[in-house]
Amino acid sequence: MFSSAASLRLPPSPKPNHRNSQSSSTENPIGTDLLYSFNTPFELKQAHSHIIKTNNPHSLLPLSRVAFVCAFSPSFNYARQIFHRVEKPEIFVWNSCLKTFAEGNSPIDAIRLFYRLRQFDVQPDTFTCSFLLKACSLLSDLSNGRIVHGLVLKLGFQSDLFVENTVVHMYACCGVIDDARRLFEKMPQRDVVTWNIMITQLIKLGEIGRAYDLFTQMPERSVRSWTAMIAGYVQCGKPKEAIHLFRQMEEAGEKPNEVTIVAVLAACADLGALDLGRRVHEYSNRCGFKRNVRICNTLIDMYVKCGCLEVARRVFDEIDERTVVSWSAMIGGLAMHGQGEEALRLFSRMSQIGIRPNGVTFIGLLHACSHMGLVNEGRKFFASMTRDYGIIPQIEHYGCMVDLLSRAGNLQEAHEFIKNMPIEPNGVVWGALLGGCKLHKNVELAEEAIKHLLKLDPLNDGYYVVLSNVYADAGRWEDTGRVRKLMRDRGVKKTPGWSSITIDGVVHEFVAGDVAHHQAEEIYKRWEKLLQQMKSRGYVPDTSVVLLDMDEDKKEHVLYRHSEKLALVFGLMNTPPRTPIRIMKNLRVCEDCHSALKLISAIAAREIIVRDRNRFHCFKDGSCSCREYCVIWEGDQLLEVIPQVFPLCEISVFVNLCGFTRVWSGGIKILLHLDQTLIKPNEHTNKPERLNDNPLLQEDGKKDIELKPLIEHEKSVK
DNA sequence: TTAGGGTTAG
Repeated sequence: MFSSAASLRLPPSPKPNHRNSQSSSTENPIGTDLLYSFNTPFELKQAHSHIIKTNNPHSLLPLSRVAFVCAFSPSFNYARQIFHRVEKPEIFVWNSCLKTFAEGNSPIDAIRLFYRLRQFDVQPDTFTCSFLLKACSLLSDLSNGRIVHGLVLKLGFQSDLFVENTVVHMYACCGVIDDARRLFEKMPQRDVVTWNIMITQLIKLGEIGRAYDLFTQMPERSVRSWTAMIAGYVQCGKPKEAIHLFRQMEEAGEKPNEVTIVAVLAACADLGALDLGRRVHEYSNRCGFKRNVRICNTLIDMYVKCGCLEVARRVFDEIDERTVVSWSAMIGGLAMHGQGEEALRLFSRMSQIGIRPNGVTFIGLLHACSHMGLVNEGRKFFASMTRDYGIIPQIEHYGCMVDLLSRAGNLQEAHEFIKNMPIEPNGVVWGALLGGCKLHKNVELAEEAIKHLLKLDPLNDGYYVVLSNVYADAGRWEDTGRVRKLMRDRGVKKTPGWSSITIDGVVHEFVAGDVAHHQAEEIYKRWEKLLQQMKSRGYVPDTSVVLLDMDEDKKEHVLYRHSEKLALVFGLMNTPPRTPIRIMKNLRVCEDCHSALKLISAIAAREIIVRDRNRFHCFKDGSCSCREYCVIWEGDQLLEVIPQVFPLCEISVFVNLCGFTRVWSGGIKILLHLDQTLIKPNEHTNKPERLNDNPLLQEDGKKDIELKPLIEHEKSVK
């Protein structure tokens, strides 16, 4: 059952013990390097004979290596002879060897060595048991864990709190939490570590409620107890509870450490709580944690998710030694904010300096390609991750690829891709295809995607809503009604949408048609004024996003009360002019709100940053950073799909030219659809040329509008 | 020489 020393990983050579060594380098002519280099029993004997000949102390031998070489070779007794000559007890040396294995990356060798020791009647002590139990925990090796526990009882070590805690930990890690709990209940004495072990393991099993029950019962709490509980809430998707507990921790006078900071920042990232995130950042700097790379990585994520991409970039730039996590967080953040080109540039830099990407890096890259419509580039990255880096694509990578292909309109290819996946597609994968079908109006494939999605999650309201949208787009109102009936029959409720905005540290949450807010009346009045301005600049409400069966006027009324519009108006009323407005939404921003927010960003001269369920939208000067696809239609025929990677055009042009279409965007390249009208910018003058008559243009008298690239526009503003 | 908490994807 034992493998040979050659086939096992050697523990690292310990550093020379100069304190015990009585000889200086001049007194030790053979040098320690030679002594430390033995890997076989023969080489060990050579080194040992040197020790004897030169009359050097035995302590010069790296004893854990002696133990290792002898333990897995026939020379076990020889090791014992050597150990008898050193001052420390023999078991100490074996324990060092066990520790190296258990704490290193070969816990299985700790178990093997244990059996070898048993064969030779070496008497274990409490340390031996602790190291072995640790190895069993790492391996989730319950049968050996029980054997060691039996030994603990036999040797009477159960009164040793260190050992007993490790036994509890072992049972919990091996998946028998109830055994751990029984032992915990029976323990005559427990300390804060015992409680922390139970709490942490319950959290790992997703039993956050039971963990919190124990937390409330603790006789005393350490910073680790608080941190474990805060991090636990973040891990199980309860960031509000995490923040609440953090405040309680502060009130209790407990000082957060680096790990607490990471957990709280992660909660701020999830909540989009920028104010608190900033305060925690300042606190972290005051504590001297500025160089902690894990904190910096979480800060990048927090600022990205709170819509402050520039601050995130500053944190990234200031890190001394960036890890792959720092690069991945920044690349993913740039992609999420629509800065795909910069994300790819950063990846080049990362590769140039020799940082090896991981699976998460590729998720960011694929997102970047997806939002820029770089289909070939994305395909190359997907192939490269396995070929060049040996990273096996996970379900998330497949989801990104389907999203990339579907968004770009390659729906059949996306479908084939799903059918050929080596792993079972999940809701994200089919959902990506469904999203593409909605964008490109493919009812047939949408129905195929829905068939799978409803099998996976029959109560997910989002799927029904999208299908209903697809039918509505195709004018299939009977089918839309059928979907609504299906939802009713199955008891599927549409998740209520909400949007929130934080002003002076207070979070204001709005639902559609909200009348509960204390400023509701003023908000609606202000909206009416804004609506007039919007309409005068070409805004036409897109009532097709309202799936309810009602007349157009009522649909408009519903549209005007969408939660993100209310949050935005509230923000305009309560923040200084020209300052950015940040909004969070639990669902995707609807197409009408997207158009409206673009327009309002220009009218009110505000930057509006919206974090929705999927990504960020930064509305500025009438455009959005998400750069939707420009879908070109001629009559009913889809001509081309162009991702918006081209210079954006000046806002006044866009508001007037594009405010009437449902598929328009802030960018333009070759053709733009406008109520059956095709417009082509002249190749030389960049002036729009109409390919057929457009009554709206005539009404506006904007026949000679120039399509100025936004970049030039910005220069002229400066 | 022994026990407990941390970052990027969703």
